[in-house]
Amino acid sequence: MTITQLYDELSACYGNLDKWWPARDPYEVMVGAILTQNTAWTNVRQALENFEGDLSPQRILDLPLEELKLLIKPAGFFNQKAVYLKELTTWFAKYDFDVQQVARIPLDELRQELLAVKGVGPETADSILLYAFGLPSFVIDAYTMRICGRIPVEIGSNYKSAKKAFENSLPLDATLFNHYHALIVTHAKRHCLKKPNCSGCPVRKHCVSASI
DNA sequence: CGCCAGGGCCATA
DNA sequence: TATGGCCATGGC
Repeated sequence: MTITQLYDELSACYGNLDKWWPARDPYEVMVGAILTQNTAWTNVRQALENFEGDLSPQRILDLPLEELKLLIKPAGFFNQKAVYLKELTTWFAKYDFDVQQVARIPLDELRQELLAVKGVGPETADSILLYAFGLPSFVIDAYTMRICGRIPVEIGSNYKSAKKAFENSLPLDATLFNHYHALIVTHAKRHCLKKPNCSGCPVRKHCVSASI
């Protein structure tokens, strides 16, 4: 199955999932992208709620490290994530916490800058580029690899090859990338992970194996 | 009770 | 460059 065909199947099943990343503003997306690393979103939500609506970049910079750890504790890995949030926010400060300034940087260059921040790996970088800054950088995650392995859709076995496969198969459109990744995660949670043997799965007929 | 979630860092070979 | 150990909480 091709990447385009998979999109059509999932899109037909789940419709439009726009505004799927829950956040009040771009900075909250950035924070959420760090907090959700290998962590369930229910935990992330509890951590975000601890800020009680006051989640400004300046506050994260001003907050003593130990207090920040306490606030994000429900999200797990709080010792490292507190440092990561400081690092990412310090990077953001170079652009006056201004998304418009950031979005003017060439995409490849911007991605390299993000990857240079401690705590920001490929998926986190792409999530920030796409969901915080609205730039067309396709997000690969564990769900993407597993679903494509099952059907199969040929995307290679690592992050770089998978990202390239998606971006070369689709128009370079942030709205499309946003929607596609949302579809993959939604589908994974609703079927590929939850239902044994893919029972009731809309694309079940395409899957070669349910044990991936 | 054990498993694992929308990863990434670091040490090792 | 490619693995493997480690990080930590809450839901189930």
